[in-house]
Amino acid sequence: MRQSQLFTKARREAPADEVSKNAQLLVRAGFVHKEMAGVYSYLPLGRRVLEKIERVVREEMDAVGGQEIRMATLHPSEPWKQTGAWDSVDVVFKLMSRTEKEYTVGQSEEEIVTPIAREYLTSYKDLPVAIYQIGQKYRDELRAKSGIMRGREFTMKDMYSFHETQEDFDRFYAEVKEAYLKIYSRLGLIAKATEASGGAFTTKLSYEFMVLTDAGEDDILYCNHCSYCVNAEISDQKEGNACTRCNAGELSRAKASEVGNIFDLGTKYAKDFSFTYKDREGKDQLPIMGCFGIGISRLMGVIAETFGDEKGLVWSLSVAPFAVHLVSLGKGDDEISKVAEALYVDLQKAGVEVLYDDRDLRAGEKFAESDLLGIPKRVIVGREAVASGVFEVVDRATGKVEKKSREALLAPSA
RNA sequence: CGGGCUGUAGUAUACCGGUAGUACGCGUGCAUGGGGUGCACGUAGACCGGGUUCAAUUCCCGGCAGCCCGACCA
Repeated sequence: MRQSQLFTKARREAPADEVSKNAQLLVRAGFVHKEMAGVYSYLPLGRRVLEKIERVVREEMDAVGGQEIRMATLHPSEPWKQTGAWDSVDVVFKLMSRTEKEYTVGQSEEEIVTPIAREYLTSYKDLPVAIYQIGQKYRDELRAKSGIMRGREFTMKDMYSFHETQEDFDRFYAEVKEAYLKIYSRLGLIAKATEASGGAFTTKLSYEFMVLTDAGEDDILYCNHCSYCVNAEISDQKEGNACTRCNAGELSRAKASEVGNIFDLGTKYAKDFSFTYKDREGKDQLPIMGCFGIGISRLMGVIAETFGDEKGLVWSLSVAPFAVHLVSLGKGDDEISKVAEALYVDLQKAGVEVLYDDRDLRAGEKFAESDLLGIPKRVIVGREAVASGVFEVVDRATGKVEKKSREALLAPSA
């Protein structure tokens, strides 16, 4: 992508109506556009980041056998009334049509997925099954805050699984828990599987996946020795207490952001929708259902919060909108632009995702903006490079400078 | 939802009861060319409704919007 053609451009100043680091940086850098409180549009660069995160999530969900679908986001009110959520869940948006028919927009999809599953899962032979989607969710939050981390519209991956037995559910639950931890680690984040309350729909314990960040809304207690971690709101323990699991560590308290959760829904929704399948004896049975969520757009916010520095955003390769920022310097210098253009073409041929700053701007401005965008590697084409054939490569995260030949840059591993 | 604060060019802001100034951006030109360069010219603005007043962007009321604290948080 040529930066001269890029739809957005960075701004010098942070928006006055954003306080959170993620929103300030993302808006300044032109990754997102604020539509209203808690609702953002994702511009080319931001959309690319979202897609990178989705890709990682998709791969890991496919790896545990999940099948991707796409459910409706405009929902009839009936199933929501059937489960009671229409009245009991206060973040449900309620819409009315011209003919006074009531609708909602999805804030979770049990009400939609369960009737679909009922249609196809009629025998024990059909189980277990896990289906998921990545899509928009809508919640009528009283107060949106923290930029893209807590919005009224956001992108979420939600997977639903159906099982014959509790044992089978537990097996799958454990697999997904591992898949989740793998996802966060691939995104460069350290997440803790945290014991939490099951929320509105189950009395069982659930797991929340928490990333430590000051921008988070949750307080957690975690052991400095083992992996024990618990949401402070359900714990009667305190900071400084000895860890009751490993008896070796001590509990610390920290702010964290919930970037995923998994719930054992039991048979609640199967009952609500009279969803049964035939077991081996031909008897009707209620399947056990699980729900597994990951906040895709929130993850993007958490990543921006966690890695962004005073100069701007910092993306790791797995989520960066582009792998390389190719920056040419020197206006009207035919030699430089010839070399830069050729390198741009070759990098693309080599399969490298490259943003090429071909604009006629001064070096300082280009560098400042490059820092703001946070693309992992910056390759500079200036007089030196043209003369020596060696390119300066700057690592955005560390600031380290390497010198690389054209061949090294085009090598698959680079 | 309770409490507080704020609405001025595209962005960030200043001043003011007599309809607005700066910086950035954007456009044109000249100079410049490895960390947001310099100069000149140009472009562009008071959230909406009502009230007070000779006169309101300014004061008052209401609405709407945004932000913060709390509450809430599938």
